[in-house]
Amino acid sequence: MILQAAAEGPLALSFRQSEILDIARSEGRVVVELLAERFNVTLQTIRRDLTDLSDAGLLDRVHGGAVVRTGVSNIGYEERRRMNEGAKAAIARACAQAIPDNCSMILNLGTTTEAVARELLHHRNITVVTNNMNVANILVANDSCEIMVAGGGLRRSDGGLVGELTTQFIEQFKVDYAIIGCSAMDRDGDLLDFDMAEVRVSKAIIRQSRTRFLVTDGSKLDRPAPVRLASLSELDAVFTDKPFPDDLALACVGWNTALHIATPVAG
Amino acid sequence: MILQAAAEGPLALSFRQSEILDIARSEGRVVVELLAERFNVTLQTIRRDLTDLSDAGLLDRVHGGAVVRTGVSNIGYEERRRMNEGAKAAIARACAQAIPDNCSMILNLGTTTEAVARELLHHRNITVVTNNMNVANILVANDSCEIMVAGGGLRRSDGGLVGELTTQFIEQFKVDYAIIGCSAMDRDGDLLDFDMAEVRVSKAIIRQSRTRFLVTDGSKLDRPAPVRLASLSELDAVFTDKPFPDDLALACVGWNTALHIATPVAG
DNA sequence: ATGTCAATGTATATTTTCGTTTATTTTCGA
DNA sequence: TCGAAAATAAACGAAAATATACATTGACAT
Repeated sequence: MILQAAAEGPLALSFRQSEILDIARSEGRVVVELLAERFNVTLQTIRRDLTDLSDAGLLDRVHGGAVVRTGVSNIGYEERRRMNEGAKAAIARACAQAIPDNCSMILNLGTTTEAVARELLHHRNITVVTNNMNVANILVANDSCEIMVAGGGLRRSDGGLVGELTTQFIEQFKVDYAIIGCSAMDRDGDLLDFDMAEVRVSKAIIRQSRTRFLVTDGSKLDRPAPVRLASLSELDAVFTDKPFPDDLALACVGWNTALHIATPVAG
Repeated sequence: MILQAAAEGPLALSFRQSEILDIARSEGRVVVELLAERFNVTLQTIRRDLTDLSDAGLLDRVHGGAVVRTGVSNIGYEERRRMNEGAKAAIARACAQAIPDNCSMILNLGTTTEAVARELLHHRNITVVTNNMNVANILVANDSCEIMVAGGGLRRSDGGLVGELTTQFIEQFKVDYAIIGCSAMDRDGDLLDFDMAEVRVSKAIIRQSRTRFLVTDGSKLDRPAPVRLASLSELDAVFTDKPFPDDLALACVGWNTALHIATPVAG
């Protein structure tokens, strides 16, 4: 899901320009002089970059620098996407390795499931059902993957499709694997999320699949979120980057929930 | 929505090219010089690879390297979109002007309906249902627009969602306006298309709406296409860029189908 | 063998980028 | 309102990156 301003324009940004955009999004604003210093180029070059980005509708130019355009973009999502990138890729790789060719699966919302989608680009003959527009966009690059997009209301913040209709749509499938992400997890092994409508969809996804995988990074543990999605006991395997606390790991053994710790590799 | 180049043949990537693609996808970007070093070939060879990948719509070329494509479209699709761009924008503008704020509508597939979506960016408090991923991507920029994406199988060539499930999804709505595009139209005023599954969806869209608009440019007239979608007689208005032939125009009067001819303006 | 064709290297022409210099505009204090 | 300093825009040239043209190589079918 590309959440870009309406303006048309070739958004072939140079390396430096897209990095400037990243900085702007994480800091809220950028200063010409600091950027020039950081990239070791002249002030003019930075000014040209900022002018281009502003023309492309990605930044708003101000005297001395630029600020992120108010309104359209979703900083929260971008930030979340970048968080823990290496760990997410490792988790995703481990999960994708557990999934064979020639099968069907459902992926739900979350940046970690998007990372899984990227790792599924070379799987052959798979069917992927998803309520995540970004997952669909990623998997378009895999010719050997049939993509079913779940219908529903589009949530701007993250390209998610949620609501009653989405749930109904999911209920028409029965797939081999569910690949689930969640916003938070507590010590009892309960998966938590923020949005009730989204949780209803995720619950349906779990119901409609034979094998259930959770992908989550360590930062989710012990974070609060109001809506309970499921329990680890209902799942077949968890892919994460940091070992669970002993009591939870032990509980997983009791639940027969496999625990896979993936470690990011350099390169 | 990233779309594969379907038209230009089964683009066969070399071993090296697909590896470059992998690197680009996992790193976000590639640098000509580093690739040349890694593969032990000259800079020119890498440049040729990147050009090929860019032509195939898989990467975006930038000075010094390439980045993963972030845009909403691929080459073949882009080309089609540019076709008749001025006329389409004019048609779309006329259509959008006929649509008030505070209403609901369904948009189907086609580049002309996407143009309409662009013209709807400043409408307030509207609900748009669509089976066109590109329409959804465009309207994300309008905060005052609720977007419902119809579920279904994703067609790579144009980001269309089609199939039985899509039809079912559409049938759960009843909206004020249908905005329909079609691939071809014959002299009798029959709207035609190529894909049966797509036509079933479009028929449902017409059924589930109170007022029906067709948006089409003059090039569609007298072109052949196998599947009949509807007749002009079922519609309330047509927005196009060239006057209809006299007999068809007269027939429209009989059917009480309003005919709006939009002329592109400079600027 | 040998002619064809695609892939790659090499040489040259073209384009893009970016620093420098010189206007022009904006900001801000008096 | 004015003027000075800062920021920006515009113009140009050198260097880097790229595209084009052509030669070479090697695989492969005949």
